[in-house]
Amino acid sequence: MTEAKRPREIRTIYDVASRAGVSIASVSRVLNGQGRPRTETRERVMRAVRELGFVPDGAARALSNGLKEVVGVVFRRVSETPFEDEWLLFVDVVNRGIQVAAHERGFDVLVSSIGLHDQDASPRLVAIAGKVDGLVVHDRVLAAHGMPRLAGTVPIVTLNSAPTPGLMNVRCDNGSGMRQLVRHLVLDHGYPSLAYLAGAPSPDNRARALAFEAEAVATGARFETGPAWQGNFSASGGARVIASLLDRGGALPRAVVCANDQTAMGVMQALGRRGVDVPGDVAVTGFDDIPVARHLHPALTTVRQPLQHMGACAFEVLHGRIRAGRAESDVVFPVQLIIRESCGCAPSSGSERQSARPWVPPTGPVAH
Amino acid sequence: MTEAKRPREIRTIYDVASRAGVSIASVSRVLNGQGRPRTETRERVMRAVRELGFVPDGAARALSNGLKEVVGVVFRRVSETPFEDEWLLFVDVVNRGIQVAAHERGFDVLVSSIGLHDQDASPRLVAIAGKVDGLVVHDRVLAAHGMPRLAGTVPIVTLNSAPTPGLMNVRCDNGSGMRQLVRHLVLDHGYPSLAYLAGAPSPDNRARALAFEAEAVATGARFETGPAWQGNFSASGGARVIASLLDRGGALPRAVVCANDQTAMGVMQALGRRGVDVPGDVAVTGFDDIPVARHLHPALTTVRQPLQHMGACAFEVLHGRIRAGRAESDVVFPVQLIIRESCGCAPSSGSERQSARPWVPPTGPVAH
DNA sequence: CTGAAAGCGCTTACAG
DNA sequence: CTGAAAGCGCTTACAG
Repeated sequence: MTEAKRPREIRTIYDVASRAGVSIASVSRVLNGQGRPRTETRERVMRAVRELGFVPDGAARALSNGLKEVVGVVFRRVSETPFEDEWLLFVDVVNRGIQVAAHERGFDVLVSSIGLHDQDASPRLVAIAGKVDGLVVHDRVLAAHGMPRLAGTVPIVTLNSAPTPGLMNVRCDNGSGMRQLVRHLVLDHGYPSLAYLAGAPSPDNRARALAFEAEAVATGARFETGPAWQGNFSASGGARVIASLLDRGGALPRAVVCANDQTAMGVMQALGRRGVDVPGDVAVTGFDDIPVARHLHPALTTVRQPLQHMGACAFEVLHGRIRAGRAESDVVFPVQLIIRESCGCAPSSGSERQSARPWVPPTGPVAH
Repeated sequence: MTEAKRPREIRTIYDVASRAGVSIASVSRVLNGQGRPRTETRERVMRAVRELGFVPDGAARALSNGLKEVVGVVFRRVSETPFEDEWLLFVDVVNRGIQVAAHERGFDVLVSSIGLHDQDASPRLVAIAGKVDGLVVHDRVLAAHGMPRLAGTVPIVTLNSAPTPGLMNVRCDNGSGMRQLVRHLVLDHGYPSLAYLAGAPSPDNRARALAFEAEAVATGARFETGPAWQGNFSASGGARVIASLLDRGGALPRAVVCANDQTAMGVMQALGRRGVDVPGDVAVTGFDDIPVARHLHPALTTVRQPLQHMGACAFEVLHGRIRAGRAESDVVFPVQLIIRESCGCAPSSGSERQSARPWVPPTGPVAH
């Protein structure tokens, strides 16, 4: 019943050519800036293009050029209802970085997510592979051993995966961030006991757990880890750990080091509900510095990853591979300790920016 | 230096066909489930596909089928640094809805954002148009008068735009939400004075502003609007309005009704910094119910839009148009008042879910 | 500078 | 059930 006035018909390069009175080759050259078409030719073509509202078909261009100018980004959803969990933010910020970098090179981004409970992401990945020139695959999409096979089909860059021979990976320096955090809690604040509230099994979690233990040992602090402290990177996971610990009448450590910011959010909420003061009774820290971290009460002390830069870098690495077959293998970004209030430091008077150490432009990622 | 073992070569349907000893037509039929290939044929093809790691080229399929199975989603970035503003969330949740719905129909989603200061989004839209079967265009990407021209080139569904003849649009019932909110503040709480802190010029903002005024008049409350109350949908915009008002020594109304949740976040922070108690001195409300709203202190009273459903609906409308040429024109989703604490209501004891009215499955959007 | 023609990798009538 | 062939809409040597 509702009908656009100008019925949308499929305009092709042939329509443009005949309207302009030239060959399709000339139309193509004008549109792509190849060769040196005469001014008159150019103008006639442009006019016809304008009058017809011609948009070249991307599929045909891709088939002819062998380049789609599209990369895929795949990540795993952490909950099926976005209102339940904002872990999303992490991925979204990274993806924004990918998109901006991609646009600068004329690429677009196909974004696809794998359901929380989808066992095998391969079919989806394969389906997408046909529509793109390359793939950025986030953490926890596919088991590590599934990657090489796929990488034989389409160029792939992984994000926050374990470095694998033959695969390209972009990640942050988890170890350094965690060490700074533990030293701040133990040496600056003098807290005698810590716990690491783990995230879901993943390379990031493993690296953070390892660094936590090593630095706790090095600083001489008592520390707890293990099944009782197993979260899943979500707020509700963190809250659950605290709740069941208190239900069992367990004693809390002086500081809870969370695997990520989302977990810390849940922990702070659970502690608050039980009347435990943060940071007076128990200090809490996160990891990532997602945008909401500064808005929590108390504001969250955490480790900032340059998420947007990491996304942009992942695209650039992929692009290098697509265009030139280049293949760097492992890019590591520096992180920055962001001291706010949840560790026990005093609230800053001015903006949070000034209370934290000034942002130091990354010395540049390190390729191994 | 790093090289995948199996060098990634371009495998085509011809490679599969010759390896399986059949024609390319048979390969295609097996892969697409057309016709009734003999079991043996099917097995030989599948084996060859597996052995070669064959992935059909999407561009070639699209060209042949006249269907890319890709839709584009375009939105405008609100800040260039995601750490500065989380308005992103709004768009991201909607986009998630689009993606999930798209996957169910075998479509993928090309996500693209327009820079904060990009004057004319048309070139980008045109560029994307060639790579997709249709477009979902968020609010504030393109001036309303620019849409029809584009819609002659590619099927388009707009989100939260003003309904335009010949264009398809999906939005929420801003008027109803705002009226419920104002009635709650004036009739339930008895607040005598309100202000509407506006968002950037847009159909959503206009609809909310209009309903605010109308309902304030109807309930007999004093109210303020105008240039002094002009925000921009961002937290910093909301904070700026409050700061300059207080700097001028202006009196605050009893309740500040914000154009969206982000604005409310900024307002609450600015008020807190000046020692104004929310909701004791001034009540604050939002609009949207983005995920973070429940984590604010006090928890934000707001109007929930079914963002994910709206995204899914936008896709479905678009899909209908792509497949069948169907064209509904304007879909309106119901909204739900979410009463938390920032309006002055008592904090709930249990989970927020129970304090708010139970979620009523939408009676279904209304098409006009 | 310009045009005729081949070719990109698929799908699908059309014969057999 | 299967294969040969046309055709989808572009780009780009290759001649002219």
